[in-house]
Amino acid sequence: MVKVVTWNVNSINSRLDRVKAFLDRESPDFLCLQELKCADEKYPHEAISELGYHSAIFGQKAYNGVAIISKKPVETLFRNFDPKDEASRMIAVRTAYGFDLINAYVPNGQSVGSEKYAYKMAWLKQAKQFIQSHWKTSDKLVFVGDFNIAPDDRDVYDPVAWKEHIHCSAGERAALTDLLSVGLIDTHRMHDQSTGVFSWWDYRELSFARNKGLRIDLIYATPPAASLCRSVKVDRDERRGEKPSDHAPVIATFDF
DNA sequence: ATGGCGAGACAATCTCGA
Repeated sequence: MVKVVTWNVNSINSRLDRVKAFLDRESPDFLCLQELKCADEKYPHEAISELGYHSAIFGQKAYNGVAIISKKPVETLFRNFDPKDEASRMIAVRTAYGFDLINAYVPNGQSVGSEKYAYKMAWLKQAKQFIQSHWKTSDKLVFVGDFNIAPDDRDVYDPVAWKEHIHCSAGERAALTDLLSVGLIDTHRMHDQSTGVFSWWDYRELSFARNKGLRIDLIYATPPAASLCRSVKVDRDERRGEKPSDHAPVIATFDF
């Protein structure tokens, strides 16, 4: 059983105690982090390696930054879909289990029609083209991350209020659908068709207590990998207590 | 409609996130 986790930690150094406790508790084979919010030299390599984990990182001062923490060493394949992208948003590795793993922090987009929205849309198009040129649908590929898009209205606590808002707009959903047409399956929806399963809740307005959230942290897989996916769950407990991230980890298991 | 909370940069308030 191989356990793959995606978690937007909202600063690795601010969340280090929680990350260490999570590694101890869940013992994941792969912990994919987004929003490290630190340059490579500020990444807490020692604290992670003391727990027996390797880190493949792509940091950036203050913003963005992604890492893949793993029990077994990985071979880093790529950093970013677009080499001209100044933001550190993607790292891809070859695992020791015969599958490749992409970890991405998709741009937020700010608001529909903004410059950042155009960047988000272009980024998603670039992601599709890059994946298409480097993998086949018949390859074992797992693509996780903070997608900053709620795939459909079941993934939104109030779809009417969020209609055509950022993360839920038809344009973003179409761009996501186009990206997934390379042959990627939402592993959560293989196991659960319900509404009200979320992975992010705003820090404000007691959103978590009221379950006012979005499901934007997603685990996709190509058919040969998806067919080996046995479970997907949100670790809601990680959103509780002192100094949580505003995202909870999403944990998938595979029979690789 | 607005702002609310949290983090980083930097040194009192900014920007940014979702």
